[in-house]
Amino acid sequence: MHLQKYERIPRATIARLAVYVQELEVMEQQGIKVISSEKLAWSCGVNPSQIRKDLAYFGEFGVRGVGYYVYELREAIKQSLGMDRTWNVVMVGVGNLGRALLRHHLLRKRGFVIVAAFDCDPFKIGEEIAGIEVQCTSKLPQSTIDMGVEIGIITTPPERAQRAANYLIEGGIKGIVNFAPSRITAPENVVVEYVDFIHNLFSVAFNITQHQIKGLL
Amino acid sequence: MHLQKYERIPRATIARLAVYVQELEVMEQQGIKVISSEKLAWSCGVNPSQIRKDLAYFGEFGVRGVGYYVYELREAIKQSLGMDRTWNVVMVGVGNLGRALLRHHLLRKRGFVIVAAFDCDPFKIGEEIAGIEVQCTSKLPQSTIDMGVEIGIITTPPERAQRAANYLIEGGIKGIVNFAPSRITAPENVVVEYVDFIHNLFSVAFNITQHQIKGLL
DNA sequence: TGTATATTGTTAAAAATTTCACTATGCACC
DNA sequence: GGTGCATAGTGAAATTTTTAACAATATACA
Repeated sequence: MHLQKYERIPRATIARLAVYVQELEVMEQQGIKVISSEKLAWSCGVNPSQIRKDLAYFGEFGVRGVGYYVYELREAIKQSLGMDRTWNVVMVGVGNLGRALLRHHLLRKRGFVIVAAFDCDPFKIGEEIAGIEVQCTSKLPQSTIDMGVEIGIITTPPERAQRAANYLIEGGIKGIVNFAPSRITAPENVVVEYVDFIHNLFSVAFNITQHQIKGLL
Repeated sequence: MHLQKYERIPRATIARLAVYVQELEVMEQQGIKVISSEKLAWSCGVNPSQIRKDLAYFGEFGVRGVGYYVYELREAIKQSLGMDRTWNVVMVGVGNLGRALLRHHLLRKRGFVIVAAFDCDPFKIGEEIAGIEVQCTSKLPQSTIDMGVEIGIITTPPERAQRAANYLIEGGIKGIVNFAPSRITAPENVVVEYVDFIHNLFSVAFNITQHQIKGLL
């Protein structure tokens, strides 16, 4: 029997679990009912043990000798990750990226509902994007408190990211996803996550170079 | 003296080095000429030893008893990472996210020049975004070969990501950054990197929940 | 020129993560 | 019901990554 463990769960595990859900959904659409850790691992590009280990943090979801029931596993992971609820999100900074995210229906599909957007540019205030009216950033703290928002997305230019974060913190936000390429400081009880896809481009660029060097040896 | 090592460099190191560059640039703008690993670590949110270790993969860039010269270090890292050159990039899939990336001037600033954009939607073909005309995807392989493109960005819907990847591979691309939430398969010699910021939102959501659970105990 | 101080580069230890190997168990078929 | 096969769960081993500790060395100043 599985006992609830209070081990710290690796961040990488969380990221992988989200990938598993993604691939399980594809399989479900293809009508696949049962999947083994080996096959799932193959399509997620990881090791089968890794999958079993990752799942073991949360419980026992499979049937020995059989595999995992696709639907059940997907639901179990979603529940474990808190993917089975919706989260109210606000956005600070309505530039190109912000607009794209506001229009990104996958966010809502995944349970992240952007309930308000803020910008300090008077030309942008009042503009409506994907059904959301851009408001003045000064209104942010009160709004987030009123609407019970838990997550803030920062899509400002880097030099304004900290200020955006301060507003969010003042508004009692619990977590921040910062798309601006700059570090921010926040109190211990606020979860901060950084997203910078330029890093991924560098990673690819670097690996291309390495590949070529290795090829020469 | 530093001997060139042919150790495998952790992916995490590469990501951190990009962050160091980012923070060093901020410091340079503030007129800071010399920085210690401790202070840089503080502003990057990492451990000082980590910084020294990361740098040690590439050489010796500091002065004992003094620290690192900001400008020199930045340049050294950029060179080590291949950030000192430009890379020609093509994009497949011109949706919301694609458009945002096309207009994202930070990409160009960082040396990633989007030289062409492709989509299979006839309504999008011919449209011009940020000075780039959207072309039919069927033209992709020949174009990338002709233009010597090395990196491809996939911003299609997930179900079309593999097809996009196939075109890119056919076009002799060396690396792919896949923004679509689906795994793709590519030959060994093609570097693939996945970007999915929804994972980051999940990570924040999960950590918020965990925080709250921990708070209750 | 010597000494104190600061801080890097580097080696060793610790911690975290991944992979392996094996045990347990469920199902299908005889 | 028993036997063989497939595959999950799990503890241990291997590997990787991070952190700590310290030796080397540059600067400042007596």
